[in-house]
Amino acid sequence: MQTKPTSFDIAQLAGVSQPTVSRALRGSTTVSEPTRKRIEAIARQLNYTVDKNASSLRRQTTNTLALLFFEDPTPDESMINPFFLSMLGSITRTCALRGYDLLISFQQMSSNWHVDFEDSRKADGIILLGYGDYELYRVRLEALVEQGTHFVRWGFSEEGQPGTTIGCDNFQGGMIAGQHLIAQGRRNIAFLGDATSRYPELRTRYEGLCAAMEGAKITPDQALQVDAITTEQAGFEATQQLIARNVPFDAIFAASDLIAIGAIRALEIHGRSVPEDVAVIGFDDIPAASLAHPPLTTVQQDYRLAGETLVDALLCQIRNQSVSPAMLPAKLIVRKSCGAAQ
Amino acid sequence: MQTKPTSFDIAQLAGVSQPTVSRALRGSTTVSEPTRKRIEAIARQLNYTVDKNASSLRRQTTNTLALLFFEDPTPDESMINPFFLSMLGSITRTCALRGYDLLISFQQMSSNWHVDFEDSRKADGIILLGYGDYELYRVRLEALVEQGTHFVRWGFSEEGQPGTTIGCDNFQGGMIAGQHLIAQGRRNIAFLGDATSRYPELRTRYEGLCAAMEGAKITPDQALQVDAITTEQAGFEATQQLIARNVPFDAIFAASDLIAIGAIRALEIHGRSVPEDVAVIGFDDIPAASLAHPPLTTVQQDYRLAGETLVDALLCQIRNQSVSPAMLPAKLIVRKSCGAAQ
DNA sequence: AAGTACACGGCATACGTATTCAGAGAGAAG
DNA sequence: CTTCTCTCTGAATACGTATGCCGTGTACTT
Repeated sequence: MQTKPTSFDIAQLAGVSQPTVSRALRGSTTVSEPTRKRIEAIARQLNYTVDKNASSLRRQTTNTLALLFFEDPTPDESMINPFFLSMLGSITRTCALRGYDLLISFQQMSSNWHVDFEDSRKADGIILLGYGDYELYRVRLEALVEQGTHFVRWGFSEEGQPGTTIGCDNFQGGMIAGQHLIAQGRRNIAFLGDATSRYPELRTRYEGLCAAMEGAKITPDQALQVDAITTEQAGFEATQQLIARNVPFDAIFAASDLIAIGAIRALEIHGRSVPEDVAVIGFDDIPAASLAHPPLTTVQQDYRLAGETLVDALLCQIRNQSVSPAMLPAKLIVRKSCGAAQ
Repeated sequence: MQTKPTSFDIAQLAGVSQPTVSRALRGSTTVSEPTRKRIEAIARQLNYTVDKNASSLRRQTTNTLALLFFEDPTPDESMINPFFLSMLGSITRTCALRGYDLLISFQQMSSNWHVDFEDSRKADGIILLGYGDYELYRVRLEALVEQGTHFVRWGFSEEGQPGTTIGCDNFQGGMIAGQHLIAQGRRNIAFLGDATSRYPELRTRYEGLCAAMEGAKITPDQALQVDAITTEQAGFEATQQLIARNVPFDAIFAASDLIAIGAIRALEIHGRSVPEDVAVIGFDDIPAASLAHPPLTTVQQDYRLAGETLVDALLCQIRNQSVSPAMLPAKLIVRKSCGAAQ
């Protein structure tokens, strides 16, 4: 195992100087064609690769993006939202296509990972991914902006928000879910999901549902909304709470698939059949949705497009191009749990 | 937004030289206590962080590990095996605890990503994660070894294999699954999963099952084994094939949870109830297993321990300590699909 | 024939840190 | 007072690449 070849080695073999090697391999036009060919041949032969640290140090840019997952603190950090995991695939793929490496971390937002990361020149920019208490990390976003860090975030976007946010059109998603349930003849539609401003994504889905109901001259009933964070357990408990309220309902719109799956489990225990007694629609279209029993009708977020959009938006920002927040469309995926003929 | 502070800036403010700053912050004992305190205070005040590229360049080590997912080429690269995704959480967490960053890629094994990565000094070592055609990448592993690259692999391990492999005790896992089914009074146990040498993990699970059967004086029947790769669709098709063979069976041991879930779907369509007519056991314990209908009994691989073991083994290797391959225990998780009283 | 333009490639240097070597100063030992 | 030891710190330098600046030689113009 000999030592790693450097651009000087190549230079010597090619009979040129080191800078010429650098220029040739980086595609500068000021190197003649034959010289370039020769250098490239030798480089290939020696299995030469550019030293990333030296290159980054010299150019003050890393060709690397960082991905930060964060969620509300959970005892078991392995329970990552499946939707984000799906997105991860799309993000890594897009990064690879764009020639960027991807650093990843699952830190809590409470650490100062996000601050350190661009500071220490590990990455040129950061992608933030996660649900969670919005107010809790708003201040951190502001810190990032002030610091001049490049970052994009997935989630709820609103006017005057720090940084660039890409998100799904939660309002539209909630609306099409509501409209679909109403079209099935359901009138008493419950909503499971936090409707406070701490989880703006979820609240916006609720608002979409309400808009659909009002469009059908149905008045949303406060008694049919139960707070829940986006886990299966929360969905289970919220449903029990809902049943205990003794207000009749014939449909549930869950703010996430995990909540929906928990809800179905609770309904089953209480002897209510899905979709006959209660139609259920979820949100996200996680892999488990199609495996649920019955298969879950849900509002799909296009994680593939989402990942691509996030990466490209971040790259734009890094190049100091202007980026506008984007809102991705949501799409209804009809399966069995809503009772519709497919 | 001023320019990023360097160790020279700290030095000047502290009235010392740059090397002293470096020594103080890296914890060298040759810096007096008051000087160190002073330097640390100033560094904190300026939000100084060590430039990773400069540091890596100088030290010829990156403090970064790379994680490479690979699988048989699938049209949709988003369908990552859920088990590996679970492990990802554990790996990132362990890396963080050990003070390492994690680079990630989902490349096909056919690219030369694995070769480039340590060459270009992006990472000190590589973790390889994935099922797939074993022979296909065996040559690549050998290339890595020859190159002197540090890497560990998750999967099947055998004598004389290139590199260090950490894996689950697939034989034992298959055996406890078989023993459990036999204890439920099942005699005609089918196996869904590739039993060829292309997928040694799966084959070993089959061998464990056979051992359990033979221990109970049952002769494994070739007609009850159907090849399947580890996807839901493959499980579905394999089950249809199995049924078409018209050989009676009262249990299925699926080589993975995804296969098992596909199998249950097929059984349902053919009017066979689970677990009454057919008991089903999977392997992995992916998150969807407990959400399946009925909840899936499965052989759990401890992804948490697995991630930790992988990272630590790799770090040992990087420090030129000897590493021995490890075999992690498998554990039966009893749910409803096997028909056992819980 | 002299002058201009341009293509090519070398020299020097900077990026920020870590380490080797040597030196300064203080105290101890003789 | 000299010599030695020990502790702490500074000067110099290397890590490998990329780039500004400039020199050389050729082609082309007039």
